[in-house]
Amino acid sequence: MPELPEVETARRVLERELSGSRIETVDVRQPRIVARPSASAFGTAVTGRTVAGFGRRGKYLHMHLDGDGTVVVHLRMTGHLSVAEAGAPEAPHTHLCMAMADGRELRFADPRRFGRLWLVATGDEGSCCASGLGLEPWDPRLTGGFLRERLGRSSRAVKACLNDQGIVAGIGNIYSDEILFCAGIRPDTPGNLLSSADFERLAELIPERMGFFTEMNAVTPEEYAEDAGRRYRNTPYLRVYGRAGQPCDVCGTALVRSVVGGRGSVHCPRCQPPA
DNA sequence: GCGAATGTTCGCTT
DNA sequence: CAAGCGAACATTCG
Repeated sequence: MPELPEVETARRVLERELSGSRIETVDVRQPRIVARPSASAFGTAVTGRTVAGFGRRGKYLHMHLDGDGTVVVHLRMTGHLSVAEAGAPEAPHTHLCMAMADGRELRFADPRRFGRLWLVATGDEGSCCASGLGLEPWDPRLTGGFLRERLGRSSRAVKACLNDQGIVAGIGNIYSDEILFCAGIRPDTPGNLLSSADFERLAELIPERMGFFTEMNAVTPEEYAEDAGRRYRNTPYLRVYGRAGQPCDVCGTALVRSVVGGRGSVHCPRCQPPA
């Protein structure tokens, strides 16, 4: 489900709902979703702690605890987090529940069980990503020159580069297609065939599109709770992702699906011409 | 029944 | 040796 905009939506809701709450019990029903430490050590260490606040880096959500310690959550493909009254109906595939002192629960559910949680020392959140995280989309260091340096000497497809969390953190398969559509660049274009103007355009569009989809997905805690964080409100604004075969909303040409970097991709053959 | 799905990591090849 | 690619993970949905 989630790329940076959807993780940011969850972060904002949880910040409002759970900051200052005390965690009374931790119930890990599917031990393998806790990556570090062991599920039992995780439960013991988190029990009794107070939630200090929520942060985010790329697609990783950080739940800061009082004193030292951060619970890091990655939702991968199908994970979702929600807050509910204890005893309220549970989403299928709920793998972890934290009961708060006020009678509510923080729940983590994930049908495919790809999502993971870690408990790390505060400041050590980066250790959850093996290959390291690149710049946030709004980092002032994200310039055309930066992208030329990181993409311009490689024959790797530009879409695979945008999805590389070690270059820019938080872009995934939906938003790389959206960014490249607005940039007029075909997803399979090798980085070393892009022009300086292409890199400048991408450097502007990455923060612009990620910000746009973040704000279009914004919800109240009540709206978020209606579907346990599973429904995204920004999907009506997608211009290419999931729309293969439909007309391009700029030129009317049928959008084309292909596979780039091992991922399904959609582009407009006219607005995004071959390099 | 088959194919594809919002992500990451690992292992093998080039 | 670094970069890049496909497979694996597990389940649902169209």
